[in-house]
This record gives sequence, C-alpha cells and structure tokens, in this order.
Amino acid sequence: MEGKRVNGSPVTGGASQAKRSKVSGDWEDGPSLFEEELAMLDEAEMEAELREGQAGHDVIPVGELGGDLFSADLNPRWRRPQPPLLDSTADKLVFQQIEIDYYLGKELLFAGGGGARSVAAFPSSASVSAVHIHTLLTYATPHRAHNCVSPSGFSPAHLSDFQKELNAVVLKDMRSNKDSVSVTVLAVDIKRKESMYGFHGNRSVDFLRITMAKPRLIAPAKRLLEQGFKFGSFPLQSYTSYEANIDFEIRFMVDSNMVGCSWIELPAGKYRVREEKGLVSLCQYEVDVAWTHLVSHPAEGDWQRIAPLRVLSFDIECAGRKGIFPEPDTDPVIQIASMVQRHGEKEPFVRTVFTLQSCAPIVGSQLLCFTQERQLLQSWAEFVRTVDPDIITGYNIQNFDLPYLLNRAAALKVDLFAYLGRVRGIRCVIRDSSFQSKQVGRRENKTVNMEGRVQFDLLQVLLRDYKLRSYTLNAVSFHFLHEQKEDVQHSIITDLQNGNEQTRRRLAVYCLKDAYLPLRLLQKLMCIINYMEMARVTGVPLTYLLSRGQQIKVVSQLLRQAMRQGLVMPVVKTEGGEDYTGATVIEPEKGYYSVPIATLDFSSLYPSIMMAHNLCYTTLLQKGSMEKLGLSSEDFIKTPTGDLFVKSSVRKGLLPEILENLLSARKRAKAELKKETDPFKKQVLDGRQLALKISANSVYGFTGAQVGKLPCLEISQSVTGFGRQMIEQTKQLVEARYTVANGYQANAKVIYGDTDSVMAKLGVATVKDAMDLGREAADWVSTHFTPPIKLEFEKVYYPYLLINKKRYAGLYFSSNSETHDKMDCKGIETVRRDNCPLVANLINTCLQKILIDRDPQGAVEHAKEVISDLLCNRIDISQLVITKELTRSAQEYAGKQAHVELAERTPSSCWRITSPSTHSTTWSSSSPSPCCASSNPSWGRAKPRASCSVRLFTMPFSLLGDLLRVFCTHMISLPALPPGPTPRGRPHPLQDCAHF
DNA sequence: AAATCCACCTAG
DNA sequence: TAAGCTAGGTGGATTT
Repeated sequence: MEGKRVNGSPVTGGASQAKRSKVSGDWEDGPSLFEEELAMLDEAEMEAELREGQAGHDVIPVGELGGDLFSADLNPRWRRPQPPLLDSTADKLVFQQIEIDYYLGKELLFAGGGGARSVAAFPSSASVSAVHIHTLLTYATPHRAHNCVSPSGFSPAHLSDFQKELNAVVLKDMRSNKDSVSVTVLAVDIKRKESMYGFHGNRSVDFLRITMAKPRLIAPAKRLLEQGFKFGSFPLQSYTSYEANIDFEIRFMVDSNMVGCSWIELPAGKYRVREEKGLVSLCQYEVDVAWTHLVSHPAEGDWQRIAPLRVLSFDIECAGRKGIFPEPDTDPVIQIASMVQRHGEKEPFVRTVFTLQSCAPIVGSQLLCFTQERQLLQSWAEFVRTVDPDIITGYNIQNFDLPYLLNRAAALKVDLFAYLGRVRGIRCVIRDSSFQSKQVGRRENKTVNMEGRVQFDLLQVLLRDYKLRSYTLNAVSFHFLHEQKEDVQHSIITDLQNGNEQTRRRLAVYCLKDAYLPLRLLQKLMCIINYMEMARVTGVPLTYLLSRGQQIKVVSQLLRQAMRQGLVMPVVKTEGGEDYTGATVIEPEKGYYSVPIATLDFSSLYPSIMMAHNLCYTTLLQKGSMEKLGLSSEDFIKTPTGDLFVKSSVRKGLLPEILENLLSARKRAKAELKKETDPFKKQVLDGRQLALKISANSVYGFTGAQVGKLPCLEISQSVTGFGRQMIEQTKQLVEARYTVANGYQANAKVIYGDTDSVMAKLGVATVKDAMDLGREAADWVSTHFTPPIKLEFEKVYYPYLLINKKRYAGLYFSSNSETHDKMDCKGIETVRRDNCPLVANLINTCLQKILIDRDPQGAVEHAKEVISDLLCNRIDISQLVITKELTRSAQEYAGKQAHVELAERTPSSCWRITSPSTHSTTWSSSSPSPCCASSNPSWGRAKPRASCSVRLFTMPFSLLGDLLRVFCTHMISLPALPPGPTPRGRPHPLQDCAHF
C-alpha cells in the first residue's frame, strides 16, 4: 500500500529544470497549492482506505502491449455499493426524482397508452448507499393536452362518432406512418371546464377532452380541429383548442401533482420489480408502477432533503495545432480529468485523470495512462457508466467538452463511447439549439441527450444568474473563490503533451484543477440547492431551469392553480404588437446633497398591485362582458388604463392566489430560516425564499410577454398604470404633509424616484432623524393604499450624489444610523461592464474620496495622476481592456484587419479595436463570449455598417470632470491632447446644474 | 452641426 | 418551437 504511493513533487534539478523551461517557460518549482490540497485529501483518506483494503491512488498503465487492462473495477470506489434486495410486496420505495422524460412503450399496463419514465436517486435511510430506480409510469390519460368547447347540442352519445371521425382525419393527415399507428385518438370525454381567459360569470361549460396516442399527434389534431371539422350530423365548425401546447413533462407533473425534484413514494404492493429480461436501464432498481399509485410528497419537513447525488465534474485537454482551435476530426483528446463528489459531502471521493502516454504520479489522484486514444475514450465512457453520476458538471461541457468527446469518438470509431446515459441502447447525439430572448439575446448552444443524468454546465448557470465582467473559468474562480487556475497557457498544451512524463504531469494537474473548480463553485454558489428549490417552487423539472426561459415556470404554476379551479388555458397565437407604457421615473433634482435623503419603497410593487386589485386573466372583463353578464358597477373596478376587472368578491383571480401563496410561503421560509440552526437546512430555506421572490416578480413579466404563452396586456398595462399613479401620489402625499406649515422642520421635497421608490429630502439634519421620519412617512403613506400594498422605509443616503435618471451614488445607511453599510452606486461606470477596469476603479476611487472622505481635492489629485499615467503609457494593458480574453477574442472576431491601438486621444475615446466587419456573434467557441458583445438580440439583424468598433476602453472625461467640478471651481487640467475631432453629442448631465 | 439611429447595459 | 417587462443614459455612427 505505502509502496504504491509515489512522491508527487516535481523533480527539481538543473538538467530537468532547463529542459522543462524550454518547453513551457518558467513556473514555480515546488508543488502548487492545489497539489498540496490534493495530497491532503489523500492523507485524510488513508486510514479509511487501509481499513477497506482500498486501492491507493497511483498510476496504472493501460493497454501498454495492446492488451485490455482497463476494468471498471480498477477502483472499488467507482461502483455504487450493492443495494439491498427489494421486495415489492413488503417494501415501499422512496426516492428523490431528478429527471423525467417520456417514451412510448408497448408493454404498458394500459394498452396503447404512453409512459413516463423518471430516473431518480434515493438514499436508503441514513446509510451511505445510493440507489437508483427506473420507474415506468403508466399514465391513463397520457396526452390529454387537448380540450375544446363542445358544440351546442352535443351529448355523450356523440362522443364515439366524434372520436372515430377525428381519428380518421388525423390518420389521413399523417404523411408517413412508420410505426403503423391505427389509433390516434385514444379517448374523448366531456368535462365541465371554464376558460381562464376573461370572466364568464363563473359558469363552466362542456369541454371535450381528447386523449391522443402520442404527444406528436396533438398539434395536427389541434390544427385539423381549428381548420374546421365535421362529424356525424353536426355542421362543419372550427374548434378552439386549450392546453394543446403544453410540454409533456409539465402536463404529466401537473396532473400527477408532482413538482420538480420532489420525493416520491411507491407504496408496498403497488409497484412491480422488473424481471431481468425487461430491464432497459443501467439502474440498480427498475420497477413499474401505475401513475395513480405515486405518492408525491410536498417539499416540507423531512421531504426538503436532497439525496446524496453523485456529481461528476470533468475537463478534457486536446492537442491542438499551433494557432488553430482544436478540431475533433484531427486533434486528439490527450487527457480527461474527472472528480466525483456526493452532494452534501465536502470533497470529491474520486479524483482521476485519464492520460494519453505516461504521466508522473500526482499524490491524491489516480492516473490511468493509455497508449491509444481510442482506448482512453472507450475506458472513460466505461468509467462514467460505472461511476453512474446523477449530475454531470464542468465548465462549458455543454458546448465544448461533451460534443468534442462525442465527435472525436465518432471520428475514431469508438462505437461504444456514445452510450453515456442511463438507458441502454440510447446513444448521445449532439444537436444544435438556439435560445433567443430579449433578455439574453440569441444564444447558440449544442445539446447532448443523456437520459437519466442532469447536465449542469456551470458556465450556463453563471451566464444565466450572474452578471460578470468575464466568464472565463479563471476569472470566475477568482471572483467567487479567490482562487485561480493552474498556470498553463493554451498554446503550450501540445508541447507539454509531447514532452515527458513530467510535462504531462503538469498538464494533468492543470486538467484536474479545471475539473475541481466547477465543483467548488457549485458548492460555493449553492447552485444545486437553489436550482432544486426553484424546481420545487415552480414545479418544473430541474433541466428546464437551464434549458428554458422564464415563462415555463409561470405556466407550470398557472396550470396547477387552474386545475384546482376547473379552469383551462387557451392556446393563443403569439404575435408581437405595440409596446405598452411602463413605469414612471421622476425627474431628478440633480446635484450633490450633503443632507440625509430618505428612500421609501413599495415592496414587491407589481405583485402587490395585482393582489390588491385582483388583476387576473380570470377576472378580466372583455368588451361587452359587463352588459352580457349584467354586472353592476359595484362588481368591478376600472384600472388607470381603462381596463375592467371584477372584484375578488365576484371571483378571486388565479394570479393573485398564486402570488399570495408565493409570498406567504416566502414569509414562512424566512421565519423558518430565522429559527433553523442546521446550516444545511438554512441554505435550503434561503434558496427557497429567493426562488419564491423571483417567481413572484416574474408573473407580471409573463402577462406582458407579447410573444408568449398567454399574454394579457390589459393586466400588464393596468399594473404599470397603477404603479405610475401610486408613485405620483406618494410624492404628493409626502410633499403635502411634511411641511413647515404642518409643524415640521422644513418642507420635504421628493428629489428623485424610479418605479417603486421615492427619494425624499425631509429637511432633517441627521441620519437618525431621517430614518425615524422616513419610517413614519412610509407608514402614513401606506394607509392611503389598498393592502397588501405597502410603502416601506428602506434606507437613507448621506451624502447623496444624483447625476441623472438611473445614475446616482451615495452612502447607504439602513441598519445603523452611525455607520454606513456600503457605498451604493447605481448606473455609474463603476457598475457597468462596458468600461475597462481602469475607468471603474478611477471613478470608484473618486466617488469614495468625495462621498466617504469628503475630500474632493484628493479626488482631483487622484484623477490627475491616473490620467497622466494613462497618457504617458504607464498603465498596465490589463487595466485598459476589459479582460485579456476580450482582446484576444476581439482580434479573433475582427480578424487580421483588426487594429488594436492606443488611438485617438480624444477627450472621450482612448483605446479601441476597430474592425471593418460588423456582424458575427461567434467569438471563440472555446472561451465564452465577452459580456459586452453578446447580449443584444439585434446583433446579426442590424443593418451592416461601414465600420464598427469594439469599445474596449473609453475614459468618460465628461463624467469625471462633472464629478470633480462638484467641489472645484475649475475643471481638472488635463495634459495637452493631440489634435483630434472635437467632442460632440449631448450636453453633460450636470452642466447646467445650479448646485455646482 | 444637429438630429436620429444603434448598441449596450443598466434600474427597477 | 420557444422566447418575462419598460425606461433610459451614454457613446458612437449615420443621416439630414
């Protein structure tokens, strides 16, 4: 045992040192911190390993003589422990469900039906063993996704005619019938339902519920029914569809009252363990159960837990050619590092690198060295199947590592590679998908199917949830972990591979770290917990959260609530229309305030407006409804935009109900959070309250999404309409009450406000007084509004610098009136990502000097110094560009014509890259796009321009000058500029400001 | 030279 | 097939 452990420190000695330097330049001699960390993991495990007789971490040469030394049992830790035998008559089966997909099966309990398959992980009570089950769910009404109002005079006697005719029409419509389906319409029955769109006097009517044999058949059936359908003696007529556009997964989960990542119980005797010959998965248990026998536990109490899921993180290295991005057809995969960790544990229990050619040992990890790339790939796939991860992560695995491996394996004809999922016989296939939204622009992605495992690419998580200046793994790790990658330049990877076992070792350490960092980030950012909580709160599968947009989450909640009330959701045609009016931004009284400014906010403004006024699809009075239903003016309200909604006494809206549930659940979560002492449960609860808040806020956006599942501008414009009225009224109330005439120290003045907040100068001298008066004002103003609308005192700014609409800075006091919590900057260069670090830092320092030190002269000195350094080329280039990566990608993007220069020392533009071309959203497929060039959907459709420049650095002298002029009578004097174009454009915001 | 459009990214 | 919303500042290019 001991003998197997090899000291992993790189050999340091004259000759080898010189040799290595030639290949790779210099690096530190001793083992890196990361290597020490790895070694420590190993030591910690030694005792346990000795006890278990565990193979140590070592170097295993594989296939040296062309033999097949690789075995899935090379390391006993890989395989899951053998689970106990399952007796379906006596044991219940309990598991946390993490993924769901569907397939059509012939062997189902209900002939001709479809099936849902869910793969899940489950901890057997407190033991460490994790168990996998594969559940076959038969679903009595699998594709009920289609409802329409029955024609008048329709009775149950007509059902079979209708079914027969529709079946015939759908069959005829099918272009090809590969599976020789003869029955397309499985069932038609009558249900009392009501459309959720518009108020109809609380009267349900007969709907036809049509069950189709396959999800694929729903769309044609819908189309045919809409086009006009004739059956029996009924005339040709068009049928409007409801809920025909709901994804199967959502449909199933809503109908079976199952939310994402919930715990499921299969009672003893209600499921059947599959015989050997019926097994289709690699899971340890495989059972069949009727969907009606599923018990789905709400995520409360013990059911909040998260199973000890196996998380695999991996990273690959390829040997590319000089200056060419690696291509799987030509360039080999030379290393794959993998780390596996059970969720909830601190460190990965598997740390392994598959290398091509020999590699010197690394303490703390196992090395498998291959002489042939084909065998490396095949063995790694075998490794994945053995380790059997529930979640697969890494950095950019979705768009790079996974597709590269699959393409490379295909190029080398490693046929068994592509079976990485849990279902036998299903190959992983790469597909191109594009995701487009106004929010993030167009995102081209690759997707790889992997049944039963959740792909959780950390880069995708970060792109969705965090606004960062750079998304490289290095930058992200530094930002969140204060840790960085091992220092290996991309360009030398091939040289390291072609060196010796020491250079390859260096590469392996680098590769391991790239597999390790995503795990650390996942943990630090609590991604798994937060995503699971979001899945539970909104009811969608975990995978939807990374692959889909915001709308599906609202749809899921809407359908759940609707089902309880016997409502169905119409299918609406999506077409963009006119934008509607949004929120008010109060005209700012620009200037510098050396008195406390109190800020009052409406908390959850839009949700509370919807609740207060019962705004919903179900309460909307469409044209003519009011007269038709004979409603009196007592029954409804007219919103500021002139839309009519019935009051909650007539009908309580769905949306207000959903919002109330979300917000009260959030209150509960926060209360529990306060009481909870277990740090793990605390994280879960915090994740939940966050998910609940986000969910509540996205309901309004959903109603306003004109290209969406169920837009309703009457709701969204009424919401903003109320909001506009409220902020205006708040301003007037505050200014009317807090006056000298009413016995206050001064006349209050609202100097700014945006959407749901007002900033008021209350005329008091201290932060404490501002807080007290602010609280009083908030409470008093609140009494003028319908609950749950509430104005709250939030913070005091002192001092406060108001530059323009959406641009201000100030010291933020909220908890303590003696000390400020932070310097708060909104909209200023310091918080924007389209400026280089130098600008952000300079402005930040100046603001600090002005606001915190109250030392304007110091700010001027500092600015002068920096600008002088800049003009004399004394500034490090990394300060000038947003990131080094950006420069590189910009050059890639702009091609050879790219022109990087310190250019045009005009007052506003100092550093730029110019390029003659304009479109191209692809930067570098390996490194993520720079943030400033990726996020506008109009890229690519924009009118081509004669020239285009990627702005890497601009010095906003105007802003700086204005900032400094706050206290100085003269502009800062700049070193003389070479002649250039004179500045043009709008006047500076603070130019004609009386305050200065 | 002024007006307008465009791209970007933020506030809320 | 799927895609939350509007307001708005700022720098730069293009049009008038």
